[in-house]
This record gives sequence, structure tokens and C-alpha cells, in this order.
Amino acid sequence: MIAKVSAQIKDERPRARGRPSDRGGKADRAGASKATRVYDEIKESILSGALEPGAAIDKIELCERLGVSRFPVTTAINRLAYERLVVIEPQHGSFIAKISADDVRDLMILRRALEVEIASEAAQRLPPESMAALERNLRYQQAAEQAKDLPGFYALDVEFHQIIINGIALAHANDILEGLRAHLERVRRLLLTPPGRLPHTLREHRAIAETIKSGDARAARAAMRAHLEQTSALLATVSKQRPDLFED
Amino acid sequence: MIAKVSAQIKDERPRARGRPSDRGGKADRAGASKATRVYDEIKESILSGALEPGAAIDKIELCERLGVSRFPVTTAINRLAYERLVVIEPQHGSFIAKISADDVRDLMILRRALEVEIASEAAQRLPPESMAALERNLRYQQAAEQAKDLPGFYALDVEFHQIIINGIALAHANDILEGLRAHLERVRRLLLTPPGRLPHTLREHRAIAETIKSGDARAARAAMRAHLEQTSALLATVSKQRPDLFED
DNA sequence: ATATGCATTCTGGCATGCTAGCTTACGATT
DNA sequence: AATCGTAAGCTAGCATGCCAGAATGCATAT
Repeated sequence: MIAKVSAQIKDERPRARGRPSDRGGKADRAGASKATRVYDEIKESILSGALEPGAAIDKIELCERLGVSRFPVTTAINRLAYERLVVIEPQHGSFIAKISADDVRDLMILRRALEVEIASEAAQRLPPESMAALERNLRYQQAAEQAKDLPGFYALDVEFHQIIINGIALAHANDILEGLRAHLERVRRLLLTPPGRLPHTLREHRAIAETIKSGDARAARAAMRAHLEQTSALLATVSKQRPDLFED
Repeated sequence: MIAKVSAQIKDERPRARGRPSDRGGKADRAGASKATRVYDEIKESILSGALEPGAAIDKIELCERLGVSRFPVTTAINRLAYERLVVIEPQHGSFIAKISADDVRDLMILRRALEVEIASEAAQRLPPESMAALERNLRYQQAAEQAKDLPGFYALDVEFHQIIINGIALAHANDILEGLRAHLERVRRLLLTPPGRLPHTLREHRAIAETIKSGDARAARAAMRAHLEQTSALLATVSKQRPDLFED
């Protein structure tokens, strides 16, 4: 028996299903590769705002703090660069991507385009389980709204949209929207949604669920479009009040 | 202007080391990093069909053939895995992603959703230079159609759509559609478009350009939707004739 | 003959040392 | 004093060696 040190590597369980970007689940920190763990760590820091736009990423410090070598960190940063959350300047440094107001606008256009189409598809072929999940989610939303639980409501909001996407099994759409939402999430955490909008949002969600349930693709389209146009408008107005948060 | 592939890296021009006449091949991207060159190389092989779906990627052979170490190859394959063109199975191997008929259908839904929205935006704010480029592109398309130059026509087809996207400066949309098109390109090269459709395609392109020029967002939407629904239908019917090319 | 176990030999993940470009700051020259 | 050239210190890119998991094939036992 060799007295191998292997530092803190003890409970490595690389599950057979080791995909770089699995579903949007939360409990995916256990059996992943080091690169994936570092990726998750940095991404969370970016989305939460702990790493501010434009800030340099100190790889060495990250290596020491996470107890890994530079390789997983480099791999993780490459992934983040691919989704444009960081910008790599060769032979110079890696930096947290800045947010431009134009980008936010564009991202919302794209998100709207995709989700409107998805709503249409869902009206035609959302499986009953997903419909049930949607209605259950709406009941929780109501509870969160009455309790004025803003973070809870937001989590349910995200889940609401995800149930629809997962229901119609558009794997690529899910990936893409995940990427879009990552960017939008950054600004959302900067610009707090006014609590007064919760009842409206809940109403809009209900309208979406109802139109999907009725199977009316056109109505579902319209409901989703109206909902996301509200969100777009909100982002636009609030971001105008805080131009300091954006570049250009 | 040619869209830069994976433009998350700001500048790339590391001078090659002491090996002036590396490969006698074409110096298509002499200024890019090795990882990017390998990425381009593999991607082209996948899109062209030289590497068939399901095939294993022999890293060592790639290293020797391209004269690089395993690092750039690993980095390149990681990027490709991120866009789902290859599947990495840890401790087992990396394989060219298979094509499923469902994926093709989903990808076309997404592409349609995005491009319809983009057409609408373009009708409202496509700059005159892009409009001019569009009209010039259409004249070339006519020439290619009359010459029955199928590859040439396809290249112009791709450019046509790209002019619109670049014109309204949706950087993210460009990236995403680039990724979608990469997948769709694979099946396109497998399923040759019947030459008889060229005149129809040209007519549809003209209709799109005209509606954009007129500034009628709704009409542009409809024209783009009609065009891409034709493409979807074509892909669907032809792929039914060749089920052997897909999995499931 | 079949099934089981073991070892060979693949593979990708990871650690680490080296190379070269970019930035900055400091000192020399005018 | 202002400017320019140079060197020092950063960085990411790259090469390479090692490790562990996973398939494969062979040998052995039943």
C-alpha cells in the first residue's frame, strides 16, 4: 500500500454522467470535476456581483483558495469566456466582462423571441406532468407574493419558465436560455425589482399558464410576449436610473 | 466583414516558435493561437462530415498531425464540447456528437424564433449600408442561381442572413445563431438541397429584403417565417428519406 | 462452453515548469 | 523637465509527466 498524499482529494466520485453543463439543478456540486467546481464557483461570484465587471481575475489566488492547480482554473475561465462572462486578453489578463446597456436590451430581445416561440410550442404539446408542475408552482408563487418573499418569488419565477422549457424537451433551447439568463441575472441582482410588481407578475404568469393549458398557441404567444415586454420595460427604465452600473 | 469565431478572446497573435515552415498546408489563420487553430480544424472536419457522428477523436494523432501538444487539443475539444459538437466521456474518450432528428427539428424552431425577431428589428433599424449589402448580395444570388452554382449560392445564402444580423448589431444573437448554424450545417451537407429550389429560395430572400426595406416589421416577420418554414419542411422531408443518418 | 476476474492499455483530468507577449516603471539621454 | 528606451514583473499559452477511471481481452475457474 502506498501512502499517497493526494491532499484534499478524497471523495472524488466522477459520476458516469459528467456533462459540462448539466441541467439547471442546484445540487450538482458533488460529483463534478474540479474544473466544473471552479467554474461554478467563479460563475456564482460573477452573478452575485462579488466580482465586479471589469475586475481582474487573480488565478493564483483562486488556485490557493480552492486548493487546485492552474489547470482547472484555466479550463473554467475558458468556459466562462465562451459564454462571454469573462474576457481573456492574451498575455495580459482575464477580466469580468462589463455590462453594456445595449447588451441588456439585446439579450431581452433574444430571450423574448425564444420564450414566445417556446410558449407556442408548449400550448401544443406540454405534457400533463409539466402542466401540473406549472400549477403547483403558481400556488407557491401566490404564497410567496402574500408573504412578500421577494427572493423566494424570484426563484419560483425562474422555475416557472424552466418548467415550460423542460416540458417540451428542447435541450438546446434550455442551454441557450441558461446562457442568456446568466447575463440577465447579473443585472437583475443589481437592479432590485420593485416589490409592487409582484401581483402583476403573478397575474401574467397565470395568464401564460392558462393559455398554454387551453392549447391556444396564438394566445400563449401573446401572453408570453406581453409578460416579457413588461420585464424588458422594467429593465430599461430602471437601468436608465442607474447608468453608473453600465459602460459606454 | 467576416464574423469572428468565438470572439471571447480579444486579440490573438502569439508568434510561432522556432518552426518557420510548420505545415505545408494553407496558412488560413496564421495569427491565431494554437488552440484556436486546432478548434477550427476539428470543427471544419465535423461540419464537412469528414469526422462522422459517433466517431472517436484521436487526440494523439491530432497532436502529431498538427504539430502541437495535447494542451491546445484539449482546450479546443473543450470548446467544441461546450457547443455540443463533441461529447466528452471522462476517462473514456471524446466523440463526435451524434445527430438526432429531434435535435434538428428543435434547432430549426430556435433559429426561426430568433431570425423572425431579427427580421422585425431589421425592418425598424437596418442601416443603409447593410441594406445596400443585402441588395448586392441578392444580385450575386441571382447570378449564382443562373449559373446553377449550388455551393456558391449556399455561401451567399448564409451571408444574406448574416448581413441582417450584423446590421442590427446583435452580438449575442450572432454568436447563438452561429452555434445553431454549425449544427444545422452538418445536416445540410448530408442532405443536399435539391437544385430546383434555388429560384424559390431566391424569391423568398427577395421578399425578406423588400419587407425590411419598406420598414414593415410585421411583413418582415412573416416573410422570414415563411422562408424558414420552407427550410424546416425541406429538412424534415429529406431527413425522413434518410433515417440512417440519424440516431434514435 | 460459459462466466468471472484480472491486467493491460486505452482515455481524460490534473499538476507543474517553461515561453513569450504585454504593461509598467524607472533610469538614461536630450 | 520631458521623453524615450529598457528591464523587470506580470499574464496567458503551451509542453509534458503523472494519476485514476474505464473498456477490452485474455486467462482461469466452474
